[in-house]
Amino acid sequence: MLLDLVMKANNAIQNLYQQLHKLHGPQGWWPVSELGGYHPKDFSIPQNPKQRFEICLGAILTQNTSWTQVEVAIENLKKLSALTPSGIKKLNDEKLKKAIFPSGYYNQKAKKIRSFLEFYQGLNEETPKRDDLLSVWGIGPETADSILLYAYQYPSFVVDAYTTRICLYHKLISSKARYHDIQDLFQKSLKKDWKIFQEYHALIVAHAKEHYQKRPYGKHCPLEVTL
DNA sequence: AACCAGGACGTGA
DNA sequence: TCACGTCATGGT
Repeated sequence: MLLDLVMKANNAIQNLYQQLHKLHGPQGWWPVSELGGYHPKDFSIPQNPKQRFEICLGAILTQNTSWTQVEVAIENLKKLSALTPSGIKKLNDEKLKKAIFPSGYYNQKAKKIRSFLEFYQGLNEETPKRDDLLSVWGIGPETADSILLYAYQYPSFVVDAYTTRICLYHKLISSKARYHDIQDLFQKSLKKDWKIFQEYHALIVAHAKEHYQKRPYGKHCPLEVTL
């Protein structure tokens, strides 16, 4: 029966979380510079508006880019006192692009940061609506969900390329599953708990870095997934 | 020397 | 809606 298969998929998603946590331990996303990066078992982040804004910036800067390069870009911005909305606004395009240069796509990302800035300054610290985030130029579904989940502790599950890759390998989704389909699978399988959503996505990334980066994807993957 | 990285947008079917 | 091409530096 179809309902039976759905239930098994939900169980598989829950079971997968337990396996990942046992394999990799607590992750402590999103890394924040003030805390020296990751902060396992500390769910008090962001602790202030400055950290919240840094997470938003990082979410944009890490688009299709490894985090180590984003760290350099963020450090550059920090040296320019540009980890705040007003700080960035004072930078001209040349300085902004030079600062974020190491994270790649610096022309596009400078534009994305500026467009997000306009949106962010109109917020007044309240949690933005997902659709409003998506209407900002440069903010797609993954970036919107990363901002909601990690900057605002709002339970919106983040689906990235790794998530899709792992789910495909273990046949939890079809090859034509879209962002919303995959997000739905996780959100319907789990308690609507932002802490679990945060850890789960971080665990997926940690695991994927070991077994789902180079082809063939899933080689030596120790996960046991049964439908 | 390809391929990938914690994607998103623009364009023409 | 879908399939591509483009954006870009840096590590493996």
